[in-house]
Amino acid sequence: MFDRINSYVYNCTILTQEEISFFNSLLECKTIPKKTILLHEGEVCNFEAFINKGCIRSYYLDENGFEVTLQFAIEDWWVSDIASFHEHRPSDMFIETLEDCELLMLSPQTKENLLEKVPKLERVFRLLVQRNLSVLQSRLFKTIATSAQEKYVDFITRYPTIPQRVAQHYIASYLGISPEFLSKIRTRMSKEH
Amino acid sequence: MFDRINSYVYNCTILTQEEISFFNSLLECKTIPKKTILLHEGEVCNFEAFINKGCIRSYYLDENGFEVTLQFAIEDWWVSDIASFHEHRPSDMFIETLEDCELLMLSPQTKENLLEKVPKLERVFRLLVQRNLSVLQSRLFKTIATSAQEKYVDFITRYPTIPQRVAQHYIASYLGISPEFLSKIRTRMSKEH
DNA sequence: TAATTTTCTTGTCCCAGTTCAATGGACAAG
DNA sequence: CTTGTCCATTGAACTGGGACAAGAAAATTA
Repeated sequence: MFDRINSYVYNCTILTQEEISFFNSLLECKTIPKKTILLHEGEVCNFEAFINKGCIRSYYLDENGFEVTLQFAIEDWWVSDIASFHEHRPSDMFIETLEDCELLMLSPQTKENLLEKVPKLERVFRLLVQRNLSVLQSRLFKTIATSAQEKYVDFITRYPTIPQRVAQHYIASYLGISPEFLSKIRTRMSKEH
Repeated sequence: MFDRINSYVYNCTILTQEEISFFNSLLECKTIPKKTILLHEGEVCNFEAFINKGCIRSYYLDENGFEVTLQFAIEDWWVSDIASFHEHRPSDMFIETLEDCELLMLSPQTKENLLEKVPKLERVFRLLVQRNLSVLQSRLFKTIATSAQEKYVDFITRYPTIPQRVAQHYIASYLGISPEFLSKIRTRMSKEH
């Protein structure tokens, strides 16, 4: 149950056996069916969820119903709207399961409690946010500076298991292109080889 | 000298007089002429700089020499490559002064020392990264989902003082459009009113 | 002040990517 | 087995924004 998350934490900091047990005891494990919306735009996000099993995406929706996928998350990833979670502000994104999921969840109060008792975990969460930031920076750069095909190749190289798990139009919405055009890119690429 | 930064910190947490003095004593104040590159791609970023006076931009450069401006920063903002700074990794961005600047700078060792002695400042820096993340998320969304004109209007609304201080082609490179097209948008908008 | 460099504008042409169909699978439900 | 729903594909017509070139204006420098 806690193997994945404990080995994740172990990569960032080293805890004693008691600290690990305490940490694990605060996590709430939830099983959630696919196509469930975990967070609606306008709600305050009250969880940080570690994915033990399953696949989730977060996305924005503009006034015309156009979706932009911010992130896909699979096993060993965290999902949350960090700003909403920490500042108790209404979120402007949606978070939705794409597969049946098993999640380990942390509420704001529990997290505060946890960090107070086990300050070494500060580092884990700081690294998490920093990596998020740095991934997002390079993604913004690529979104602006490269062609749709380059972005697609970059995506399947960086996240090779995701395309097998999620519908293609979600990937298009992650790349910022229309589903039709992604389809054209794919046929073009398969002809080239 | 320390008025700006102290009032910045005061918005996030409250320090004692001694803590403030200690904090200030660790900051290295530097005066830097305009058009100076503070960080080159490939270097490890060894500073977090608070801008007391002046204007700075950070940007990426692709293999064809195409620039994407990641951020403009003016008084009361911090500038750094956070990932490079914390993980001592070579950076993939440039940071450059656009005006003569007065900066308060922190090195990685000093920051560590500081956070150890004044843990309350953890909060200040965590909020900084979180806000960065959340601004970047909404920028990515707009980059993908809105037209060049909308992005421009959004930019001048959100950062009304920046256009008066930086060259227009830098703004184009922030918006992810060509300088010529930005110029066309501007003439189009001025004709409309 | 003039000279030089940098930045901004304007016009023309062009292409990557969109929009809007129409078609055909794959799957689930009755 | 059939019907409906959701997706991926394909094609035709269209458009936002890019590339290039040439000139005007502004900012630096001498």
